[in-house]
Amino acid sequence: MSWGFMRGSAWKFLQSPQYTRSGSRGTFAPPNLFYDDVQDNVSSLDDSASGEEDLDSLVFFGMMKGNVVGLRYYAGVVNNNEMVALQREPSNPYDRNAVKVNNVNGEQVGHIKKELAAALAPIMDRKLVRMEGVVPYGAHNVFTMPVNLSFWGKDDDKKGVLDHMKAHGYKLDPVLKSSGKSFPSLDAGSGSGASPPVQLTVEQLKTEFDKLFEDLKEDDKTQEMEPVKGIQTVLLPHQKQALAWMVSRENSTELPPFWEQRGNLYYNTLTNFAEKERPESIRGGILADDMGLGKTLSVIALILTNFHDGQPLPTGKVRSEKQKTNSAGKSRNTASQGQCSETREIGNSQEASATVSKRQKARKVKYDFNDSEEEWLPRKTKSSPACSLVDDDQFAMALSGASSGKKKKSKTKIIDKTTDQFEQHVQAEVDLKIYVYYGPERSKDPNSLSQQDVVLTSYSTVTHDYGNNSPLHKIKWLRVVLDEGHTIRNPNAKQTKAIHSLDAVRRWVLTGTPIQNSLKDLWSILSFLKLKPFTDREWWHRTIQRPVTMGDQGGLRRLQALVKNITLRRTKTSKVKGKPVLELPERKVYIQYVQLSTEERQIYQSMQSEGKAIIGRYFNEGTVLTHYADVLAVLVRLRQLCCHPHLVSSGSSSASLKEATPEELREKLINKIKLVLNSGSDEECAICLDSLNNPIITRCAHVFCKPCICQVIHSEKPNAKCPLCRSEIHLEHLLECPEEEFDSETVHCPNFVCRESGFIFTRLDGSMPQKKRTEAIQSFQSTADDSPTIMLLSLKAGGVGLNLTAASRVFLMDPAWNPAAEEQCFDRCHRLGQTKDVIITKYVVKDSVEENMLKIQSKKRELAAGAFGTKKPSASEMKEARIKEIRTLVDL
DNA sequence: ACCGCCGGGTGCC
DNA sequence: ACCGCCGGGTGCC
Repeated sequence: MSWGFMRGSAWKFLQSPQYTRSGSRGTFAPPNLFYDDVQDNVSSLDDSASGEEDLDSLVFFGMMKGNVVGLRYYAGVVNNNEMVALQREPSNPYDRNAVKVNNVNGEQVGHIKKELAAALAPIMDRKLVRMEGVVPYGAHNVFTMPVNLSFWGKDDDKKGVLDHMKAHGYKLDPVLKSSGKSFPSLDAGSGSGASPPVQLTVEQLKTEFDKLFEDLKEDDKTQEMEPVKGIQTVLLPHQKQALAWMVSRENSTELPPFWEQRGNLYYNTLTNFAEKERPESIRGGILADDMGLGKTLSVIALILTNFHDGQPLPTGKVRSEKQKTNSAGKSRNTASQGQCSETREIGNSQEASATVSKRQKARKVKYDFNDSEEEWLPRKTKSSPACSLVDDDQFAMALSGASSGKKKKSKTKIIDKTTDQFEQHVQAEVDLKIYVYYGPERSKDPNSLSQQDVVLTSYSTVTHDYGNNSPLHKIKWLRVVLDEGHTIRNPNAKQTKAIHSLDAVRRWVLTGTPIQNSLKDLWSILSFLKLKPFTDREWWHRTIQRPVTMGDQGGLRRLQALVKNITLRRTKTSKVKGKPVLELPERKVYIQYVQLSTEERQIYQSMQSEGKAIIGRYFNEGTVLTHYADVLAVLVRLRQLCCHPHLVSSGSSSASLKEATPEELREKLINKIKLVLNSGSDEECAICLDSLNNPIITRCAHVFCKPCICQVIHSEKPNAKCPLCRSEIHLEHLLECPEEEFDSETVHCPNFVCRESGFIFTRLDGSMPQKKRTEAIQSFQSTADDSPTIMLLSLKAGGVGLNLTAASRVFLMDPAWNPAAEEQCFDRCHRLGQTKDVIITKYVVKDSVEENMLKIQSKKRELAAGAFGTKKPSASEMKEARIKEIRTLVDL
């Protein structure tokens, strides 16, 4: 049944003003079944996810005492010192100023007394104030109870709000009476008593943040567990730990963090909320291991080992002698870590009894089911559970703006990558039923889907289907795993809802970067995990986020306790039993300075002084940013010069182009675009600053993304000019590179010493279709004799998952703006499966824009290290930083 | 609510 | 009495 859907709609119904209107005095009795069901859904995600004001920047206005009235008419109860939420109810038929008071579960407790409500309504409606309440005593009164109200808002609005309240005869007390600090013993189980109200400095806070995920004492997470035999890859110790931890979490019956039993009630120690029903255990969490530590493998092991009810997936006959090693696939290297020698049988005792006689050949089940497949059914449990691995769309995002056909291919590719992992790690004899729920042909039949063991899909598919009779939202999943879960940290409301409303008890988030920008990232994840009461952003904010950002040590301790409870994270440098998680070979980065030849230097100098003059003029006029495209053009040309003078079209060459016949011109331009595309450097489009997407060349011989330049022409018409050289451009003069012309295999690469020297090489860049990319990677990683020994790789090509361990030497021909992009690129070969020391050489042209880029890189590194916890830079600060960067780059 | 408030009943001492 | 006082009805917004 469509349980998830009904939950959602039931909530909407309760929220609607009509309901309240019909529920006149004494008759307000929501159907208990639904009401209970919506309890953990009270986080009206619509409100919280869709552009709500920035809660971080709120300041304290003051406090006052108010009264909650009408208690008799509502079912919501509170305890003394319990937090309550205030919510405007403009549609109340008796008073359009009405302000509802709800308990932590979202159940209405009463209303704010009307005189005060009349004062609050206008400022609440105009979002000048955010109201929070705590009932200090009298929680069990019959008719009315007191409430301590605190007022929060933007600093700019403070005076207005105070004046407004004064005009209504209410004076706010400016002293914050530590409702946020006086939590009793909070860290569930730590018993260390109340924390002294010690304020942390911004610096201390930052340090604590940095350590938050790195410094988890993993004493309780060192237990190892062997996966079932069906996993043919030998797990590394840290993966066995992950497995043990995840299994124990899934089978846990512990109370969730910050909940404790008191008598026959369950108390939340953060909000002082209590209820009879035991809050659901958190049967999942965050696997936040660093990239490359094998999160997906750990989860696959989990799925098979702890499939359902603490039992492994019933498997067919499995082999045990021949083991794959834990190298990352078809690497030409033999596996590292000396695991090849480990041939002892793995598996656990439970597994044997769970073996099932039926063997199935088919590993991937297609869209329709036939009678013979009905035979598989008896194996399934009653609830017909399945597992969904929601994959990310990063590839698609990297290609945004590409034709839809291209996009689709790449997304499927991402899912295929996960499918590949299953194939790689799970024995072929295991009749694991995997279904890829993706594309127009996907089965909309929940029954056939729920007969799968694993369903793979993408975030966008989940979102697209949501509310559209989606089978994904009808199935009660065995577990839902969000791969690269951080990609939904800043989602739109629909995506959040669609993903959060997937129905599963076991809920996992895989991410290498659990917190990237702020604590909000974490909230999004916690909300997905359905950790009460954090599904509602208000409670997260009041109990954790605000105390922490205000420097409250108790808040930080709670945060630490929480993270420790639900997260497992190891970095590449973490140690297991005194040994590093990954004993990767060394990685050395060298910078090789390059001198330009006299001739090149001459060209460079003239172009540099020309560029400096232009940019210098913009500086004087204060119009650097309005001419940003021109500035970038200068920089791009300087960078191109550092690579090779051929890359730059000088003014003279475009002059000569003019004299050519149209046919000659066309040929020259095609040659030129081929040169750019095949140069091996990651050519950027000067408009979007990203890799070239659907590249075209202008008559003035500049290459841009087609959509980018078309937009420029459109917006500047009828006199559009080339963003790089300001010569006239016309839509009908744009030339595309003929498809067959950038067939990579036979490309002549003018930049490298490689073809002439007889090297076999391949290439990978953003302009290549997905199929070519896969071929390139496969041929490169292959151990065959004629396999290429060199890959020309563009900095931005491919996803983070790309495995190029066949390479142990990296030559970076031109530096990237963003050091993280370089690092990521290096990590593609310096990862699990690499056996040799990796030597990286960054070529940097002496006395050039490239050298200055290094300076910017180190600044960016510092910034990235300190970005967390501090406020995000404002637009003007960003501009300021940009301008500074430009100054550094051109030595002005 | 063991209150406040409302409005009808009532009206010397 | 266009008041005061009494006591019953009543009760969020």
